[in-house]
Amino acid sequence: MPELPEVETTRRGLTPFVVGRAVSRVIVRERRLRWPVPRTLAQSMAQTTVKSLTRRGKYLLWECVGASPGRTGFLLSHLGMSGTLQTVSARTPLLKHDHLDIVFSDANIIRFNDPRRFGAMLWINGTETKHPLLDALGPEPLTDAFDGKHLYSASRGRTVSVKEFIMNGHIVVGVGNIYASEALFRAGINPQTAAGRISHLRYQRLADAIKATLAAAIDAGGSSLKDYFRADGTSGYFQNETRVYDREGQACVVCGSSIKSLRQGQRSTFFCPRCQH
DNA sequence: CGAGAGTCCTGAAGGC
DNA sequence: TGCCTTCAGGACTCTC
Repeated sequence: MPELPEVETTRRGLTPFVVGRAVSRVIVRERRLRWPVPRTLAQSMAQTTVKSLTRRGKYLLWECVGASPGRTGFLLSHLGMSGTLQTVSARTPLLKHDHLDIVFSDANIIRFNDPRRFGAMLWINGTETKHPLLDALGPEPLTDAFDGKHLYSASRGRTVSVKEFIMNGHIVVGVGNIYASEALFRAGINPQTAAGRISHLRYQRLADAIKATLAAAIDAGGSSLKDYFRADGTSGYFQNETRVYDREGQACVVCGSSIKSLRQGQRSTFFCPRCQH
């Protein structure tokens, strides 16, 4: 489920239940995630108050402040491929793959479920969000730091395909498999083109397309926010939004040509061979 | 350094 | 019905 829009939707949905609230305890049922959940995490986060919930790429940063300075730190969470964070109550039955609960003093519980266990729950001690996983990340796509000039200068000499290039979190964060295909369609760029052979002008179009695609998806996620905390949670709003993703053989919405698919870096790509060069 | 493949894991879907 | 293979919205890590 999670690409950047879904992570941002999760952040917005969780914020009223989390920010300014006191954590009474953390229950870890399964440590074997993408990396082992630190044994100290539960103790570090318990008896703190969440001061802010921010996003960096697809990571969520939970700023936790304790009564004494030594207890300050950040929960660093990632949803991986199949993770969800939802509010539940103490009466909510445990489901398979419910790996971790954050129990608040107001009795709300944030529950992490992740069948594939590619997600992460880590802890950063101290008052700064310094972590190896965050160090080399590229700019946020929805900020002014990300533009066509950035893509152009970062891509010179690179032979990797432009689709794999924009999915590289060291180039720009948060562009996942669905929105990579969607943004390239919007920009009219063939996903197989070598990153280093694309002009500055076309990268300006691509940067704009990435921003527009992600912003539209966040808006759509926002509109489904009211559904977010339902028990079944995951209704995919983006199926209605995609123009090429998972539409192999269907007619292109612009020119009517048949949408094609191919494999790039063991991931599926979808594109219109007539609109994208 | 970059490119490409391998890796973690469960579950759903499709072929036979 | 069951068994097998393939694929899934991520991204780090290793090898060359």
